[in-house]
Amino acid sequence: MLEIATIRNNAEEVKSRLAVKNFKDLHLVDDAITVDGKRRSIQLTLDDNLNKQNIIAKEIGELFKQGKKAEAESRKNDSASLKEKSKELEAELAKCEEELKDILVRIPNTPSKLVPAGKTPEDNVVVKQVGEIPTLPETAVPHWDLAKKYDLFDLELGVKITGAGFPVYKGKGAKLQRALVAFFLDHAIGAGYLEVIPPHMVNAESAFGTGQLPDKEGQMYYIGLDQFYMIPTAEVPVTNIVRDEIVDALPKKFVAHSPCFRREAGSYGKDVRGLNRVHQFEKVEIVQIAHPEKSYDVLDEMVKHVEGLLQKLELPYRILRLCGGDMSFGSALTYDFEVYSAAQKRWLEVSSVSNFETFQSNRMKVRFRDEQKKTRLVHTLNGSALALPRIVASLLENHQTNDGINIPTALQPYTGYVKIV
RNA sequence: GGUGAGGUGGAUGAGAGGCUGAAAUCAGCAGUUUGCUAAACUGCCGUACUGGUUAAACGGUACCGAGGGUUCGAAUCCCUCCCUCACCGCCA
Repeated sequence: MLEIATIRNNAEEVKSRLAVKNFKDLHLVDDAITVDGKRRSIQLTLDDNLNKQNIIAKEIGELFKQGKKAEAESRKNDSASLKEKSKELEAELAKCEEELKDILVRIPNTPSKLVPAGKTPEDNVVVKQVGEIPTLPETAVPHWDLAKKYDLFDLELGVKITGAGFPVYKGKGAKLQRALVAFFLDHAIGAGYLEVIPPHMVNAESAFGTGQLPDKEGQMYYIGLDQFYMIPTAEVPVTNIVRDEIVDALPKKFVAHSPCFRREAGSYGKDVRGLNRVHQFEKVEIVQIAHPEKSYDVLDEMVKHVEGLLQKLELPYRILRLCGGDMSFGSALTYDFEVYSAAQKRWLEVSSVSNFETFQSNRMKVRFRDEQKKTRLVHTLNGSALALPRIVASLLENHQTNDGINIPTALQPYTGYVKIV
């Protein structure tokens, strides 16, 4: 949610930036300013009214103390009409505030100046590409076939237990999950992140705070009986750690491993084969709460962190700077990481690292005190480091040989085996 | 699930219709003193909206878990809800 002051002071700038995101309802910017103006004028009269009431109340108190009962009684009448008016104004004000919030909530975050214009994933900019695209043996197969051959995970079994998109990992496949999680966590902890294990369900306030609500409820599983949402990413509970706080030391760095639950309504075809897109998966997420002037350095640091992981896993990867049209609603700048899946011969997204600037902190009221002791909104950032399924897919595919699948050296201490045979 | 107690500023904790945006203490910040550290002393020290100003100063309003109500006036009285704690029951 953009700050109303920002909109008020830089309306044209905001609009031209939103255009980069291909945002069509630019009139919402003007609407916000109009409603905000109305809101302020109502508040002004209301405050003035209440002030008069307060003065009268004090006077009556004085009169009673002096024993001037009759005078006090007559003074009471003066308050009645003011009080009625205040009630009306309060109702109007509440309506205005609600209206304003409804508008603000529909305006996406303004993209940073680095964001390229564009509409589709084709318009994303490849910032860099690292690693050799492997040439696989003739007999090479996609990961879902490898899973069958080596009994690593079972999608049909998941269908029986739950439904499509809920894999059951087995044996070395299960151990591989655990190994990757531990590997990712250890690296993040080594980089100064505080490990947390958050709840895997959140309430509506938390889902609103990071921007999942009000618009994206269709993407989350919902527990109606208790009004909880299954987390689509640890970003949601972890970022909400600081909700409604004035934080002292910046940056704050959190890392969390969690399962992620996504309904993925509308997905189909080759995109959902094997582990390419599933409803439940494991992910390690890094989150930083940063000083506004340092958040882009923090973003770079997080990008470097993710790169380091991919290099250690010996996977060819590329980094994309997302264009305006492909970015999420709340992000100001996003880098996507893709690894090459050699048997499928395609790039798979394994991480998305974003700076939300004040978009989330404004919703969550996360502030810090600046040098002048003024409270200011922090910047929030998060990124996957990393999401498991597609890492597993490319790991299996890229490192397959005729007599098994090799495990990267860095991962071997965690898997306890060097090869899947 | 049942019963009881309670939710006040960063923390502890007072207040029980007007003198309370809120005592006191601790923590924090600034300064004075002091061989160093420590201690002592002085001052400051909630948030949001808003008026005002180049910026401040200064001013208004709201907020004592949330939402309603009573009253000229509510942290304080009444109602509803939420949450926390304790004990019992159930249970990993």
